[in-house]
Amino acid sequence: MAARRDTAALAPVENVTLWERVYTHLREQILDNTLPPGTVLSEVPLAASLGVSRGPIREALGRLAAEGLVTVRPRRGAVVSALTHEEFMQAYQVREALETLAIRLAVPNLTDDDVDRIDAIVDRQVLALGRDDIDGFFVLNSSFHQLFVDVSRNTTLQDMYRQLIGHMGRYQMRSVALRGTVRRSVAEHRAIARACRARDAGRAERLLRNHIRVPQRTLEAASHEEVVLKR
Amino acid sequence: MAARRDTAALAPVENVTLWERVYTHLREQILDNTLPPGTVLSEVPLAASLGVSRGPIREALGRLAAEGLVTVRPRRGAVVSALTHEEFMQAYQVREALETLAIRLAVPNLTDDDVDRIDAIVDRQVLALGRDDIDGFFVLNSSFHQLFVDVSRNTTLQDMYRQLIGHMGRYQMRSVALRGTVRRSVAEHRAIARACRARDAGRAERLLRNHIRVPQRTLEAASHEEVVLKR
DNA sequence: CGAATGTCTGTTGTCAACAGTTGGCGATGG
DNA sequence: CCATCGCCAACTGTTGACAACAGACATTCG
Repeated sequence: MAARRDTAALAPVENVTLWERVYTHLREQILDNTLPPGTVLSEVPLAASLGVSRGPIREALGRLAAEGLVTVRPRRGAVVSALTHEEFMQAYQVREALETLAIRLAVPNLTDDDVDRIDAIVDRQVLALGRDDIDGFFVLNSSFHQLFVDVSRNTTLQDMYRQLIGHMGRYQMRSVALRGTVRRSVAEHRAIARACRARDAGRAERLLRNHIRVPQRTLEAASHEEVVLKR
Repeated sequence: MAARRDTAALAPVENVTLWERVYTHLREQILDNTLPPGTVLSEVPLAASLGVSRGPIREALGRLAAEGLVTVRPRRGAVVSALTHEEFMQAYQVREALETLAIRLAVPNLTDDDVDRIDAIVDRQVLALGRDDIDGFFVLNSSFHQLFVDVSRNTTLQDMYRQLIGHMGRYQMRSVALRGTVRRSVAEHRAIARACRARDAGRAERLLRNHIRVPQRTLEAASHEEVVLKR
C-alpha cells in the first residue's frame, strides 16, 4: 500500500497520453545514445516495436524534430540528428551566454540550503573521482550546472537551456587529457561554490564563464574525432 | 542567377506538406495577433475552415506547442498562450544575453556591405519616424536586431533567437512615453552602427546591452496593462 | 436548500486504411 | 560496358471513423 502510494505520488498520472510516453522513451534513448546519430527512425517498425499505432509515433517524432533531436526530410523519414564540430562549438557559445545569465540571476535567489546543496555536489564529485566513476562524475557535473538554471527562476531560460542540453548532452570528451581536465574542473566548481556562499554574483559569473571556456578552447583545436559519444 | 538562387533558397518548393502550410498560417495569425492569446484552437473547426483533415492540424498544433506559442492540456484542447508580465521580463533577460552574444560574434564577420546595410536601416528608421509610421519603425527595429543574429553565423543562436522573438514579438509597448523612447532608440542604434563600422566589438556589445536594458527598466515599473498587443 | 452523483454532449486521443511520392533495381538500348 | 528509362516496393502524408475522457447540466438525496 505504501509502495502504491509512492508511485502514485511520484507520478500523479505518469504521462497520460500515448505519444508523450513514446516521446519520453525515444528522447531517453537518443540522449543515452542507444539510438546514435544517423539512426533512421521509420514509423512502421517503431509502431510495431512499441505496440502502438503510427499516430502517436508521428506526434512524438514531430516534437523531437521541433526540439532538433531528429531531422525529418519530407517523404524521406526521420533520422537522429548529429552535431558537426562547428555546430558543437557554436552551441558551446550559446551555453556560455545562457549559463552566465543563469548564475547572475541565481545568486541573489540562493538560500542557505541551496549553497549547502552546491557544496554537497562538489563533495560527491570528489568522491566519484576518487573511485574513477567517470559517468557518475558527469551526472554530478550536469547537476551542478543545472542547479543555477533552476534557481534562476526564469522559465524562458530554463526551457532554452533544456533544449540546448538536449543537443549537447550526448557528446562527451574522452581524450584530451581527461583526467587532468576533470580535476581542474572540480577545483573551479569549488571556487564557484565559494563565490556563491559569499553571494558574490559578479565573481561567480566570471568564474563560471572561464570554467565553461576551458573545454571550449580545448575543443577548438581538437578535431571532431576526439569528441566521441558517451559509452 | 544570383536572383534565381535567392528565390530558390528562400522558398524551394513553397511548403511541401500540408501541415507545414497550416503551421505557417497559424503562426502568422498568432504573431499578427489575429489570434490573440487566450483564443481556443479546436481541431474540428480549424480543419473545416482550412479545408483539411484533423491530422495536419494536430501536427501543426504540436509544433506550435513545442515552440511555446500554444499550450495544449491533454483532452482539453489548445489555447494561444500568453506571457505574464513576469515571464515577459524574464524573456527580456534572455534576449539581452542572446543579442549581446550575437553582436559579439557578428562584428568580426561584418562585411562593408553589412555595415552599409545597418546604416541604411537606421536611416530608414529616421524617415519612418518623420512620417509617424510606428509600425514601419518597429519592423525596421526588428531588422536591425535580427541582422546581428544572422551575421553571427551561429545556427543554434539563430534557432533560439527565432523562438524567443516568436514569444516576445507579439507584444509592443504603447504608452510609457513612446515617442521619446523611440527617438532615443534611434540614437542608440546610430551609436551601435558607428561601433560596428569601427569594428569595435566590445563597445558595440556594451552599447547594445544598455540599449536593450532601457525598455527592460521601463517595463520593470510598469504594470502589465501598459504592455498591450500590436493592433 | 445545498451538495453529491449520474448522465450527456462535445472534444480529443487513437487507430486502420488509402493515396501519392521517392528511391532503388532491373531491363533495354547505345 | 555504360547510360537511360521505366517499373516496383516501401515509406510517408492524409483521411475518416471509433472510443475514451473532461466538463456541464440536471437530478436526487440528506
